[in-house]
Amino acid sequence: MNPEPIVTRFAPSPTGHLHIGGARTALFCWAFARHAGPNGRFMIRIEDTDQARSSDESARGILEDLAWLGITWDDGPVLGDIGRGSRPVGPYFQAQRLDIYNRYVEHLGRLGRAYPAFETADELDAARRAAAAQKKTFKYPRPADVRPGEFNEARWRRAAAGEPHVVRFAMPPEGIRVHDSILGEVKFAPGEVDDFVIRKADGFPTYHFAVVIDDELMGVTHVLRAQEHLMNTPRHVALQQALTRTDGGAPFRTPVYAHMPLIFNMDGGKMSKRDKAKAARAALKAAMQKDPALTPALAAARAGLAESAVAEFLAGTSDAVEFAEALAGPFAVALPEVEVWDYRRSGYLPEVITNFLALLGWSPGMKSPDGKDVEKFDMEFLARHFSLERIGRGNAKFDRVKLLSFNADAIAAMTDDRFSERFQTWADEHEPEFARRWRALQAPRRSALLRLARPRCKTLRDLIRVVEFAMVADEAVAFDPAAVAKHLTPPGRDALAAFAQRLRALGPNADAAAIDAVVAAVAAERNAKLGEVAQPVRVGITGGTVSPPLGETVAAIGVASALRRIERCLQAR
RNA sequence: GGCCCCUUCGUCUAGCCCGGUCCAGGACGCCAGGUUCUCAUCCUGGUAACAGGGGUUCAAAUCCCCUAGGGGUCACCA
Repeated sequence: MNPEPIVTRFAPSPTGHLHIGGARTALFCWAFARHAGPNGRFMIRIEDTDQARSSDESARGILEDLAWLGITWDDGPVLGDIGRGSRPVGPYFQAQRLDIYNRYVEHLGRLGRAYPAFETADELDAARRAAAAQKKTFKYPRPADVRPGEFNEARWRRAAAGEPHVVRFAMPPEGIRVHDSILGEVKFAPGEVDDFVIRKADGFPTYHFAVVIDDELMGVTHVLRAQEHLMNTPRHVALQQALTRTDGGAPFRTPVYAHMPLIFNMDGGKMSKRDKAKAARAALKAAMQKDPALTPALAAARAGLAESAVAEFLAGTSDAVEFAEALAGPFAVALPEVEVWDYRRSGYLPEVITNFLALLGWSPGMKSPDGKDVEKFDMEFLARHFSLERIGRGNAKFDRVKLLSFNADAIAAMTDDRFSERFQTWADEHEPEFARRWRALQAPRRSALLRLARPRCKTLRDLIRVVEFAMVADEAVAFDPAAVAKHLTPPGRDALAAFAQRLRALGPNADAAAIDAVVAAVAAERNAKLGEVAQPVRVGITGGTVSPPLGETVAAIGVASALRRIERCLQAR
């Protein structure tokens, strides 16, 4: 006898990128199915019943992000080599399943559990506003001629005649109990839920209807979703209790529900795209404050935007993400990441994202031999140990600083070769211009840079900043005026010249240790601290005060190159 | 506002179901010190919580009740 199959699903609506919270939902659905081994299946369904907002492009983007995270699906849309071997329960785009939904709408109509309603959206709006004015909650009043259990011929005839209408479900008179694996039993009193719409005027099903039909027909056994869906669940359960299958008459089953806690920003607000606008606005305002010459018009020109757009953006009447993105580059604003794509672009590793996400609302509850909590693990570990019982009930705040620390740890734990591969793959996708120059470097030089950059990288993107000094031409090094003023004082210049002289004597292939010895020797002969030599040299070679240890820095660009830079620096003044 | 859910360090959490081993453990952060030519890494130490109030009990973070606070949701969006 085969054990009961376990089927979970992630059902995004393709109206944008994959949100980081959605990724967690998908991850938990995936982990639960994988935990069941060969018995478990994880499915993707695209909920594109909102005609106005859905797009194939965003469906594709979401699937790509899931694949990037390592969340693979057994059933669902095919993307490259992912998602083959589907069971015959598709199609997986709801827009392609309209005939199925219509069959069930008619079915419910005949049972007297669904009826056409003819109020216009405007009428309902007005009724809602009136209710709000009296501080009452609007509930759709069931029309007097509607009697649950009786087919309403008059209404269906009007509908068939082409009169614009929606179809509503007649809620049962009794209350609804929802059994939730995380929250326990949740009760909803009779009359709490009104007769909701199951088919819109455009002929598309609503979310509530499509989800219930599809989950049944696709054999979904466990529904893991965010807690914001909890209040929808009585509708779904009522629908399940009213429906029987048209292929054989079996009653619909109610899946196991598990409503997961929500994820918020550190400030307690929702993680939303608007955060990007807020960050960009704050940064721009700060920049204008610091530099009175910076006008909205100037900022607009620098960002390639219309002046009016920038004005609106600054005034807060527009939160357009495109504006935030356009401003981020020229004004060096780090926009907060809220979608998986943002984290990808910022240089986070997928296995770190999933590890961190798994810790938001779940924990393995295990100690390692040294008594510390187990909190670093891979997807295989997650799949092996995941369970609904260990999902918490309280909401979590997303601490980007901790994520960054995890990412840095993962980079530190890699081999140099692996780091190199991961960086190149990332750069090819996100910084192709840099990637081209990086590949053009000679292999030994590249690996030298990689080695010294790695402990200084928390993200893959960080590498670009750390090795910047080595990527500019000798004659293009920009000397930071503040650094020059501080370190290229007369004694500093003198030390720099002395260093150059000894460096030249070392020959072109000197290694880091030999170069460090030169720094020490120059310091010793003038009775100076190491820093009094090292910093002027650092400025002369990199243009700034920050770089990896001098020996390695010089070795990474080569002695000849270092000498040219020093010479140019000394001549400049 | 109605309904529903939640509540351990600043943050993520362990412990709670099966009361004593918890003057509450780990991680990130923060602080201090060490290593050090800058930056980063690294090492050592420290900081900091059972929301409040009532019960029950020899004993409560753990069980019960109340209060407060936070969140979700009230669409022809999903």
